[in-house]
Amino acid sequence: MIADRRLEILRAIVDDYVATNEPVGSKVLAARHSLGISPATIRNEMALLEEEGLISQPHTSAGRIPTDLGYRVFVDRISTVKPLSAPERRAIDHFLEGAVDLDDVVNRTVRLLAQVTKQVAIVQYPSLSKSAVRHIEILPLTPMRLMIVLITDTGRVEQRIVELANQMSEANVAKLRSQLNLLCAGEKLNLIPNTLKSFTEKFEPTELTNVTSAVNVILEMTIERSEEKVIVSGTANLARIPSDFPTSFHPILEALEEQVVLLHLLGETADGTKVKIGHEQDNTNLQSTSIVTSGYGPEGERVANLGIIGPTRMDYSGSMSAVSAVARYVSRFLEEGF
Amino acid sequence: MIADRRLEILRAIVDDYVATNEPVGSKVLAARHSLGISPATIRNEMALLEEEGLISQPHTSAGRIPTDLGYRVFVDRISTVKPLSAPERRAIDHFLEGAVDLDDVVNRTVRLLAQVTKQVAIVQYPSLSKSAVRHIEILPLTPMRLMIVLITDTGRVEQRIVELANQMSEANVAKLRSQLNLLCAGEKLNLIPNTLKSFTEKFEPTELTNVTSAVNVILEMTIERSEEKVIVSGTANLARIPSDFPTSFHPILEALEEQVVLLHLLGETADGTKVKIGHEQDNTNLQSTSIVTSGYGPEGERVANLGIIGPTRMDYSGSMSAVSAVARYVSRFLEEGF
DNA sequence: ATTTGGCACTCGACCGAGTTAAGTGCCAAT
DNA sequence: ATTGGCACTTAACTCGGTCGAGTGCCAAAT
Repeated sequence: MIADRRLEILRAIVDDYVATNEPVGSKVLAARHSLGISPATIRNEMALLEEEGLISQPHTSAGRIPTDLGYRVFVDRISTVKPLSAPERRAIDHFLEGAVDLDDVVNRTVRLLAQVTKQVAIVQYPSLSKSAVRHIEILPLTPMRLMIVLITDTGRVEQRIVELANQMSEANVAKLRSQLNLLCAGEKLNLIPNTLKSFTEKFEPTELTNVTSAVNVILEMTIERSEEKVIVSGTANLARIPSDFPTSFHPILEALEEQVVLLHLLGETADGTKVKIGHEQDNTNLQSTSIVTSGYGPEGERVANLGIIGPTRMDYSGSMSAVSAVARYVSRFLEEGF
Repeated sequence: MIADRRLEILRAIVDDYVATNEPVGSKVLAARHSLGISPATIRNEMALLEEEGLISQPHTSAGRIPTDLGYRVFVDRISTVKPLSAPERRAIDHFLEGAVDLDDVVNRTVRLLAQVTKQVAIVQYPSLSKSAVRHIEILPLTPMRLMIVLITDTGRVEQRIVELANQMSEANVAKLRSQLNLLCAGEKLNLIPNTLKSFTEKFEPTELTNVTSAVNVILEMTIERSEEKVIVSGTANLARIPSDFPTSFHPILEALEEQVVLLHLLGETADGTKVKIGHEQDNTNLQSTSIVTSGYGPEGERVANLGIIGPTRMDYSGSMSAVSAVARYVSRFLEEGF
């Protein structure tokens, strides 16, 4: 508001600190950024910024560094969209060419994201509950053993083996398959339990135990099983600049190995690019990091999230551009089908 | 040979150094391990051990630490099989209970291994070329698009989508499916290209383009595609003891993200437990680490490797016991089928 | 002939004092 | 309101000295 110039100074501090990783003082600030202003004036403004809690000094005789709140103000009010470099653009525009299945897409995406942002990248598989059944296949492996394959419209393929109590004839398998597909095809996965509630009624008592075990497995697949799946790449980037995480990053690596933590980190799937900074995170192991996420999938009904995680001292503009560009590209690719 | 007592001293040095992570001197050695021998004598022996290249001192006024060669002698000639602790045994005996498919097995295994050894664990999926076809399934997703699912006897399931040039009738799909299975079932995957060489001859010209694309995809699946797949867990353990890797472990993390490197690390699939120590490794980024690996799969025809990687200063006995116990257990589990 | 105690020597780790340089806050002048 | 000047603070660095762990070697002991 009143603080137009003050914000300009905050921007300068953030820019400089991100670039150099050293607390920035009034003198260098005046020198590097040509604000038509003397170091003394800057000092006054910095005192105010500090009062507002946007910057702080590690110790009396050092320069200032942005606080989490400072970064927050930076991303919300100051940062501009940084256009991606030509090579980055080019990489993003082609990285999925020739991708062969969903695994391939997700793997390539997470690698690309890590490479472009030089941070740790996280990509969530399209959430099962938000996908719909494209096909359910039943394969008799032996007379007493079926493989059930569930294919979703987002390209996920889950398979599972069922042991049967009794033999099951080819004909009955075929019947089971067609009935299942009739009922389930096109249905969202989270509705399947409902859809199948009275399914077994259509079968003769002799078949009942077998059909029930098969159906139970399908229900497990749609609910219990690894409902959400996440993969990570580029953890090496954490160690790139050791000073980024002064107190060993063991806890950070540990956190990144927990699916639960990652899912929580990505948060609710939604439109747009979101940023969580330092202590806004509630996982105490990750309060020295920031997370940039974005939903992806068809417009209006995002099916999953992807993002990056890095030190709070991070190039927010660049990361946000990269994350949202990648999300856009993946969405487009998925919509076209493979 | 002559060196019976000398080896005993080497063992003591290794044990102590592994336990304390500090160069060990003659005095503490005499104190902690009750060898009936004075520090002075130990010093003499140590001088010899150093001449043989088995130990070295970081600087003149420090104790000795084992060299890579020292560790090598230790594992080859001195180390005894360390029985696993009761809780470890228990963990290993149950960790696969209720595993639901191959992904599940591999994931649980890699986690367990990382947890038990407190090192980075690596598990390779059963190698495709060493597996045999159990079943090939063909699903018409749309009239112009097929999904091909390949199921191996090791439990791997690979799927892929083919775009067709022309429509393909249900009947033709069924024919293709049954012909394929007739030919391929039970066949080792690396023989499939051979098996399918003259496959297309059996089809009418009108079907030819479609059948050819389908067959090509199958060939891709058996050869090109991610022939070997590896997963890693417990990277956080690298950072547990920072002093283990004095010069940042960025390069190590980086190496561990490369599938190629991991595969090379695991080496040829073979029986028995193998150890590679420090510079025996040819990847320069990993010369401060040691690797313990073991093949797993049916007796005599191991289908893949698993293992752990950690600092050269590592509990070799314990790691070897754990790796081989886990390998044994997984082998047994896979043989029983799910 | 091997083992051992003694001893002089080396060298990193640690400590404290002094110096340096970066940065601040405040005040008086513009 | 802005600025130059100045006194003040404090981490980082340097230097000399001490300490202690550990060694190698030698002469004595077994």
